[in-house]
Amino acid sequence: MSEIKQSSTNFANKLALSDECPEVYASHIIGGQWTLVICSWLLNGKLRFGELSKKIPGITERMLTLQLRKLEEHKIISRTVYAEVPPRVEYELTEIGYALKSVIMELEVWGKSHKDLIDPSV
Amino acid sequence: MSEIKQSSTNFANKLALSDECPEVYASHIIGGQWTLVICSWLLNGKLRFGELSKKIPGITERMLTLQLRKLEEHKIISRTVYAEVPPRVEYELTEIGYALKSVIMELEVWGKSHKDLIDPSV
DNA sequence: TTAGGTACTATAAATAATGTAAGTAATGAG
DNA sequence: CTCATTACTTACATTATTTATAGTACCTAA
Repeated sequence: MSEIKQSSTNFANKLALSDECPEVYASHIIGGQWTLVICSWLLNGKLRFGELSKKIPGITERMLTLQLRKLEEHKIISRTVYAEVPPRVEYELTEIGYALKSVIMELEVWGKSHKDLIDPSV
Repeated sequence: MSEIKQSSTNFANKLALSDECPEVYASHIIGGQWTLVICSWLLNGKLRFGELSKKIPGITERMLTLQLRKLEEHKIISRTVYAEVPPRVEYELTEIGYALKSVIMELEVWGKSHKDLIDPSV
């Protein structure tokens, strides 16, 4: 997060991969540490900054801000500011953001079966 | 890759998230920079180290090794060594590894539509 | 004896992502 | 005037991931 050096080999690699494989492209977009949690919560409806912050224990305000900004950049969520004091800002999935639902559900299914395989005790 | 400090907040966060949300758990496993490309190639059948290396331009041998080890650890691929000279090692998806197919396909679908949305010129 | 192929390993350095802690603006309530 | 509330921002520190470069073991074939 925060910085990407467009001259790095790393950047070039990511670009090349994303260019060829849509699935890698997708994973680079939603692969952030907190991205999926945020989207999962938003699947249930719009939420304010503070609500997200409470629902996601462990995330710092800085990280939440950064991730939300990134998601907004990628048109996955929309941000609505209400001119009130104290301020109110609501985040909501866009159409393409909402379309992540099937991806998330597949990940969920796979994740569960993988977990069962690795740790059958549960 | 390579090192994880089990005392860091970051580590704790990942653990907690993975614990609660199977989809986050899954994305932490397959979210590596090269993971999905490797799996995608292996969906078509077993491949040798050198073959993967050729099919994935840009990846260094070190990275390929690390990713393959990680995938093996997670039981997503299996590794078969043939006692020959020069050596031959084959990698193949396990059952749960092959089950990633539906995840990958959903990612692919979403990735394509997202790309179209962002850059409709193509 | 030397060169060559295969699948790695070792070490160091560069990049990127995340965390910590403090501070800001606006304004209405008291 | 002071405090509380909300959604951030900023500067800096730490941790994690990725790249670069070189080298290893093994046997075989020339």
